[in-house]
Amino acid sequence: MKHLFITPAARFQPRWQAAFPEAALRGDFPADDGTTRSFDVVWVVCEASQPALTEKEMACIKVLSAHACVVVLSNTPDQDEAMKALQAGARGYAHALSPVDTFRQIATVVTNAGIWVPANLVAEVVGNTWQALNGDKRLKQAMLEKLTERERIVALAVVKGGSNKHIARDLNITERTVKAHLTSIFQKLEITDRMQLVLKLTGRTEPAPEPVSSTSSQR
Amino acid sequence: MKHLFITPAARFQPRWQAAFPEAALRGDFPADDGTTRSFDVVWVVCEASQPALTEKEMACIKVLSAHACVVVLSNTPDQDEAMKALQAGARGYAHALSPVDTFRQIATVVTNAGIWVPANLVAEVVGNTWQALNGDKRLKQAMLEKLTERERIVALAVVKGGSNKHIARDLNITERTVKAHLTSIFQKLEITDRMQLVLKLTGRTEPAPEPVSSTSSQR
DNA sequence: TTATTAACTGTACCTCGGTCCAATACTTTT
DNA sequence: AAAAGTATTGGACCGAGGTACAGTTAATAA
Repeated sequence: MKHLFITPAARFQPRWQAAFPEAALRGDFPADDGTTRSFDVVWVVCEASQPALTEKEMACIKVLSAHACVVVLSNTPDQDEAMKALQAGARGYAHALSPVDTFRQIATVVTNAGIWVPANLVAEVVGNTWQALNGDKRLKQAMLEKLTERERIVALAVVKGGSNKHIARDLNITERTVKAHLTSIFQKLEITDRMQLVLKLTGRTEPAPEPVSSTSSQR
Repeated sequence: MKHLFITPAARFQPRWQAAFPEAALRGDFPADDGTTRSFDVVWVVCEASQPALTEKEMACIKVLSAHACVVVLSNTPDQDEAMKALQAGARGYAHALSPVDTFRQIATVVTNAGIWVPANLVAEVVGNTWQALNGDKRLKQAMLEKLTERERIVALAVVKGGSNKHIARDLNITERTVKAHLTSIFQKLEITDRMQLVLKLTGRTEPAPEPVSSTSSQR
């Protein structure tokens, strides 16, 4: 099992030396020249660039991930960066100062086709995104099902930003009829105007900066 | 390492017997009576209930995950179900008919604090959600940065569904001033009315049912 | 000092959205 | 046959949203 660490500045006595004494070390991202092909796990250390991972770093990770398991280590871990790392193809994301045992665990996990992410981040990421994507979707669906076929069409047209006049043209009916449908829609959904309609159906009840109470957390 | 399999109908000769000959077996979800406390890994087999995981199943998984690593096995794996499983607290999600080696891999991963999800699902899930959450977030940010401080406040108030009058009261200015800010906002963002504002800032340009071309995929 | 910009306000005017008063035609349920 | 729901339309009415034209203050850059 061959390990490679990529870190721009190995200032402090790194812990991974203890975990993988035989690991190779590089100070810069390698070109795609095949010099990294022989490694099984590539550890990439992020030096706290302000906007998390840069485009360039993500591109490098993508290349590396084609031939090895990439694990991103960060000094300032956060959900955003974790998502980026995984999206770029990394199979793991952890704190750069994790204990030695954790490093070995991570190696085991990623080389066995697993994903390693701190448990608290998983809860947040999955919780947030699932709610955002599917939780609202259900509510929307439920609301649309209260409407008649015609009303549904009108409602969706409104949500896309159409004016009454525009919708009338599209459906080959008078503006008056569109208004009638809307009045009915507002009644059924217990709202007062089209504004509330789009807010309800686009699901943005709140910007929700609340981080969601994470469940477990080890490491 | 003690394993427990929960499956409503063990019709076919299950593969996990080969993987873990000493594993225990149950036909139903256990009550929270402590009978499952001694197990390290609990494998839950989903029998293709139509709307993926049910609320009840998710609740059971949540309870189990407090004391053991839960892995959900599905006969019809999909992204939606995977998200639900992880959200409920499962640490793994895989095909019920995975090869024996994979079962052992998964056990290794989850007992080492890893998450196991089929690679192709990871790409889709992470790709989708990251784009949905942060791709738009950037655009929004970019747009808001075009505005002055005051305009930003007004814009966000509008997005929350506030009327001009309401916003005026909140900010202790006249309705006329709110209108002035809005006129400026519309100009800068090249839109015509508040409707387009909320559509732009809530990001829902399209429902985007495109599944995103998944990257790698092993196993 | 002058020019510029952000923030703020006033009056008038027009359009759009939404409601209240109807009414007609068609389909399905009772 | 009667009742109820859906889809359609008309006219009148009013408030909210938006624009055009016009103006004051304060801070900041030139």
